[in-house]
Amino acid sequence: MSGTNTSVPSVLAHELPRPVPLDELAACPVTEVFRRVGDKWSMLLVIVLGGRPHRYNELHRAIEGISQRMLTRTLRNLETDGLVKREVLPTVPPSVEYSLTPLGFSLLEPISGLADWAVLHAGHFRPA
Amino acid sequence: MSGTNTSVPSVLAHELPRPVPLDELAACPVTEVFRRVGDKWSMLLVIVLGGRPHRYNELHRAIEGISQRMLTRTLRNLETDGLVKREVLPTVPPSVEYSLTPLGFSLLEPISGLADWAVLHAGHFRPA
DNA sequence: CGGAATCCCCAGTGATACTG
DNA sequence: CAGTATCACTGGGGATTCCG
Repeated sequence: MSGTNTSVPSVLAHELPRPVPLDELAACPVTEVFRRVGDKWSMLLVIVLGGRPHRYNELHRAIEGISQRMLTRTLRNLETDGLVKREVLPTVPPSVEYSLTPLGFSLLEPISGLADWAVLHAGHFRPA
Repeated sequence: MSGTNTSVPSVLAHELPRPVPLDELAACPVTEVFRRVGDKWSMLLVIVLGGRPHRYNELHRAIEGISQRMLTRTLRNLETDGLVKREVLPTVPPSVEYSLTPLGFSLLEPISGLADWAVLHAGHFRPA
């Protein structure tokens, strides 16, 4: 696997000597990750959960624009990908708490970078 | 505008004292940015252009999975958002060169962070 | 409270063909 | 070479309803 496509890491190190076997780009980890957390809500959810663990309806309220369906779906995806931990607390009215896993927290950092950029250049963007 | 929602910057500074006026989250710059460059190709394009300026077909070949339609569309979007500069060179067969603007380069950094993360944890992810 | 199930729509995306 | 134009599809995503 040393000769296939494991040398993609330097994607951003502006290193494109040759055409780059494109089948590799398709399987490129970057593309992969974007396909997983690049949707409308995932990153936002990670950011919110990065603050503190939240319960279901708490998240629903915190993000507001999101539908129950999408909230659940996104949470499940993130959970499947090992980014979010779902914990059912055996209280009388069942309460569920969602929190970031270590992996989730590690993702929080780069995402934060992006979020910071977003906040910083929010104005410079397109007026319309 | 000092009292409305310009104080969102600390999204990731785990600062959620109160419910957070959610209408603000909807208009949250982070969400905005994700809506713009969070699609399937934008970030990838930024990464590639971050290496060097590319011509149209060069990009088409570099990414491969992308269709002409999407390549053009995405480039136009990025151009509109001021992230990419389109330069027509008056050569006999017309050649067009795409490059990142300063704003585009500034975005490249946080994206790189994400890409690095992607490469790093590509394995830890969900196999299926 | 914390979901699952269902229905439905349309924006994002691809394939193909054509053009200056 | 660097696109534009059409058509068609899929699945992302919302609204609503039902369940333990």
